[in-house]
Amino acid sequence: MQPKIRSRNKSTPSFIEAARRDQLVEAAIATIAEVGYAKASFVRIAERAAISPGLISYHFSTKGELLEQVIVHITTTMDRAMSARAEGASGYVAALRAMIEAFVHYCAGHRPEMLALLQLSSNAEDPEVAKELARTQETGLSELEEMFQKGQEARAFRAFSPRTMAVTLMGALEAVPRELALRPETDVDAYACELATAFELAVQPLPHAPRAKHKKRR
Amino acid sequence: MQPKIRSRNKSTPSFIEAARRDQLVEAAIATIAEVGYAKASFVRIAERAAISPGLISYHFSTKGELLEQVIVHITTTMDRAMSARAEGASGYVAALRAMIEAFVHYCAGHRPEMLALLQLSSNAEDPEVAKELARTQETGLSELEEMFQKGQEARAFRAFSPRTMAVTLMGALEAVPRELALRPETDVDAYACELATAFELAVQPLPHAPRAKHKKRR
Amino acid sequence: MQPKIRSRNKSTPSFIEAARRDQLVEAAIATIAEVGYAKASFVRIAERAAISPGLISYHFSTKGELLEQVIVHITTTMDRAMSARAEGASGYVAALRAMIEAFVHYCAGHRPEMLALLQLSSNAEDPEVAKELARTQETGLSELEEMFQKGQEARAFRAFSPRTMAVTLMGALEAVPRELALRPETDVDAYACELATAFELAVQPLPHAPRAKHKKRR
Amino acid sequence: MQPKIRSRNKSTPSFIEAARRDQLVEAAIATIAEVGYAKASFVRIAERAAISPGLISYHFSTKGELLEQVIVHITTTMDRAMSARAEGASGYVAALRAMIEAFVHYCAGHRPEMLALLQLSSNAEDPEVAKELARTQETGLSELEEMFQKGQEARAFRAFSPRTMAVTLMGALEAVPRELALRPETDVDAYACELATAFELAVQPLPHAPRAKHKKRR
DNA sequence: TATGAATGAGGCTTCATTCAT
DNA sequence: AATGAATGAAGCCTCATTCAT
Repeated sequence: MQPKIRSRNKSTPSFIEAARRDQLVEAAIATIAEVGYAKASFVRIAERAAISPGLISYHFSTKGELLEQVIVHITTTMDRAMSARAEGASGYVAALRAMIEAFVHYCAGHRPEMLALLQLSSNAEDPEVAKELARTQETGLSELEEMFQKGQEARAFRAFSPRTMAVTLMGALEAVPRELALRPETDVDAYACELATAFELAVQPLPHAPRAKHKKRR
Repeated sequence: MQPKIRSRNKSTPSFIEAARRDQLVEAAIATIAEVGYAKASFVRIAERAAISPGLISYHFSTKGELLEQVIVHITTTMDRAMSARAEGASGYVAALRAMIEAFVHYCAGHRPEMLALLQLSSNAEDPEVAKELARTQETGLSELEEMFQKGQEARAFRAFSPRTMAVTLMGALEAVPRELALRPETDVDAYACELATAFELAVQPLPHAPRAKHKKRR
Repeated sequence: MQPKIRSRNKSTPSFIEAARRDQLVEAAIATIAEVGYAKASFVRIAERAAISPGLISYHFSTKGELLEQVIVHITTTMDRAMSARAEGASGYVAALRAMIEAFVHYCAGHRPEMLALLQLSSNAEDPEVAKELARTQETGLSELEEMFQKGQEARAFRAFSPRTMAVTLMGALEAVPRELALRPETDVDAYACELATAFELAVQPLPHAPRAKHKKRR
Repeated sequence: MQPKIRSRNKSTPSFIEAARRDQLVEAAIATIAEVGYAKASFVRIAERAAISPGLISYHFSTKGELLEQVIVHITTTMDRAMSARAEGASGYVAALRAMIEAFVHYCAGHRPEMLALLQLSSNAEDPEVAKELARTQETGLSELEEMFQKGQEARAFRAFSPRTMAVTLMGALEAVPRELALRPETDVDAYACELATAFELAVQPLPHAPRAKHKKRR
């Protein structure tokens, strides 16, 4: 254990350092996706990376840090891909559809990453994982919430609790990798389109009579 | 280890035996809900039940069997409660709403159970857990799928892939316990109503112009 | 735990007491023979006897005591059967043959007992087992030794070390149950006759030139 | 646990690895010989080797594998020594004598090994031990059987069942380590000679009158 | 006498992490 | 930077034995 005080007091991580960390993060992702969180031990991750287990501890002070980086890596990569894809959508409804479809296609194209992320989501006993995960999820939820709210202000969406809808959409999105893992032959385009349509309908302004069974709303 | 070959040849477990098993299942649920699956060791579960760890092995031949019973206990109890609540719904739309609201309220009233179930859902490395879980989940999905399909045949729902919608609803439902755990002060009635409304809208027959189906792309 | 001070200070073990002890000894024999010494736990023995595990501790102060009784039971029974069979043999050679054949036939007729005894012979880590076993074996060896020596004095046998021959015969006899277990279809009569013949030849006085490669003898 | 997938992909175990494995095998032998199979736990073996118990699992994936190696080690070493000694024997009778004497002397020179092997022979509940042991024992028996049969064809031995004689000799040989353990002061040369003589006489062709074969009885 | 639930020690194994090289 | 042997804690499970009933 030395990092943090980078190799020979350079503050910039050496190239090899960065490369190793990436390699290890990727090995961790592949391992978790394949054998599950519980069996993703240092030894197994190291085997896949074709290095020794000790080296993981050299580059990451703790297993929690490695897993944290796994989450960061996956979410960062995903965010980048998603924004690229969802860029030029005009209008809130189109943006929502674009986002959903982009996500589904991303899942289809990055199954191991998404499976690993899923595993980690439910195994947040490690404090560092939990923290990073909470941040990530809260960020994601907030963005959705904000999008819904703005859409409502622009009268593109009907009245509903942005938070509730955000949580619901999040849940529906998290079901995607699982379903793709369970039924790999799923028609991805169709799935994406159906999912987007469902939420489009769920948020669309109502024809005339605004339904309002329930009053208390936050 | 003694049971499995139940005491002598009585097939009826003694009263105390049944009580202990229940107690242990409940202790396991509470422990998993509180500290997470990975840290729910026999020692911790036994501590909560105020018995010695060895006693768990006495009543359950394997950790997998205990966890299996946990799942059975939770899903059985939930199914009973849900059917009781969703009884008198007339029509597919009403039934859908009733089911969703019943689920949300059930989650609110049984937070530890639902959290534990959630944990187990994603930690299925144990074969017995995996088996029981697969059964449960596939049953749940199938029921939803069937409900959607029948609703479509009755023209109560628009045309969509029953499987996709089932998976989506399942995902949205699984998000409920998480949200309730994250924000315990959530207005449950409102949440239930909003969620039901969202899916009601998502499945409702379209006014006239049937929305563009899905153009194969890629 | 009470025995030793027999039930209600009678010094004679009650009838039921004796019956239970016998039953338990027999259950222990059958269990050891079937699943092996290492897996012959109280629970398994009790299962076979259709009683509760606690009852074993009630009748035998310790597992060692039970095993000791197992040995006593087996060897006693065997000795009785053997002497009955080997009675009217006239002459040392005939007596040797009778003894060997009787033993082989006894093994064939009491396979579980002999297997259990064999198991115990090699698992003498328990002090009580070890003691009883040592006594039994030393007794057996001494008897053989004495028989050989007397036969030599009567010029019925050639000169050899009685101890060595006794040990050798003992070893050959112990191989019998193992072979019968391994090849249950073995022709027992043939085996008995062959074995007896081998030792008959090994001890017979030599024609004329007594071979004597080695001098030091004790 | 790490090996099994040997370090990276080197198929050659490192020097230190091999040394440790040898050391552990030897510690296991000594421990079994001293306290018996049942009490030869990892903790005790590790104590003798002055390492931590976990390290045994690091070098041997399972206790069964360690014990298997113990058997392999002992039998290999013994076979080597025996063949070296029994080389230049001319004729079947001489070969038999040489083999028996070589065995006795080997036992005398390697008491712990032979005691350990004896212990393992009768405690074959572990599947890996059982497999290795069955192979070893069946091999040994077959070799003896073959030797006897060829000797009979060459008229060097009288007519008898090769299998029975092989089993008998095996039993007599297995008694050797036990006797040496029980009476360490035994005159080994004398024991070896006596044992060899006994079997020499048991297999020798009969003068003229072929002894009565075996009359079916029962 | 008998039951069988309960305990507590001990067994094997896995693992993150350390450290000499 | 890297290795991989080594440790120590923790996990699950089995068992002889005890004890309230």
